[in-house]
Amino acid sequence: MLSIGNLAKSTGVKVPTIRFYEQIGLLPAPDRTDSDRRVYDQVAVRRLAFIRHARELGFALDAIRTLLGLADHPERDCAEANALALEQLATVDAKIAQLQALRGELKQMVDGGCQGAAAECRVIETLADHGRCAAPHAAPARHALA
Amino acid sequence: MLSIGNLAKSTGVKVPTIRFYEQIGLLPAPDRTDSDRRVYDQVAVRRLAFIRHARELGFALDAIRTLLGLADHPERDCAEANALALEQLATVDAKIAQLQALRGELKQMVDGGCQGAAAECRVIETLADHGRCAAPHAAPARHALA
DNA sequence: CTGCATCCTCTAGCGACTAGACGATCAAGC
DNA sequence: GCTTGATCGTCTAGTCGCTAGAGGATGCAG
Repeated sequence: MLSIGNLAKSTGVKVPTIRFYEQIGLLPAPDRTDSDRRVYDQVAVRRLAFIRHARELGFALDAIRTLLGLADHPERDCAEANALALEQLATVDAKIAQLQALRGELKQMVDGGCQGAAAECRVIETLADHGRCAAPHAAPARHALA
Repeated sequence: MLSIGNLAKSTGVKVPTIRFYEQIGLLPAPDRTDSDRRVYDQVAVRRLAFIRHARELGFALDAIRTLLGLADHPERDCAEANALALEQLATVDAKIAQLQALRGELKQMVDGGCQGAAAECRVIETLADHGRCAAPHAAPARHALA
């Protein structure tokens, strides 16, 4: 039996995040002590570890909800889990490709060098004039970059 | 002289996004017609193209604000622009490395195959048991994935 | 018994938009 | 001149996955 703080420690998920997961229904509301504190068992630890691992792999919370549903009902068909994983793989692949294209242009920009006044700054020039780009690049997907 | 819709068409930036950029001070408030419609000139087109290009390269709006400031004052030192570009390159590199590690584990998971019941689903098993991971992986940076 | 860590709930904020409601205005066709 | 539909205006609220902070109650160690 663990307090929320100890659950946090043993899973590496922060306390407010655990409460947030409970709020959105990813984690079931746990039992409480007389003084209203949450008390967790080992089942909760496993469930939260599952969530954390899936998040590390980049699954969206909605996808995780589905995966948890499947994990909870082992008699169901796992085709959906497979589909989600494949989709996630495709997303990651696309993002890597995107970022590599980006990296190429950034590198070129930085390598152009730039000393002294901004008037002759290669970085600023490059940004101002998309026509100079070696290759066309689309906008990265939303949230693909910090 | 362009309406906001035509500015949007000629830069590829959506109308609400243009208004948003004006609201946060990235674009100056343009002149208006008698009926309060925004009117843009070629300077606005160039400025918005600059912003769009920088966004495509993954620069944050705050960084873009700085870059625009430098572009507006060509007599200033461009060291800051260079630093921002280098920082951005490092960020992209880190993200690529992160995603490739992720991809590896996802691939392994998907290749494990998975037919029939969720009870024997390799995807779900893998998620449930982090200990099986070939390599350790940290959580991706916030917003690194959709 | 006195601190201080931890817990509780609640609201608001982040980045970079996007969506929708609601009303005014414009341009084109009849 | 009139109608119709696209475009424009403002405003608020929603997205995602948390994170931060206020303000108060409880638990535990010295």
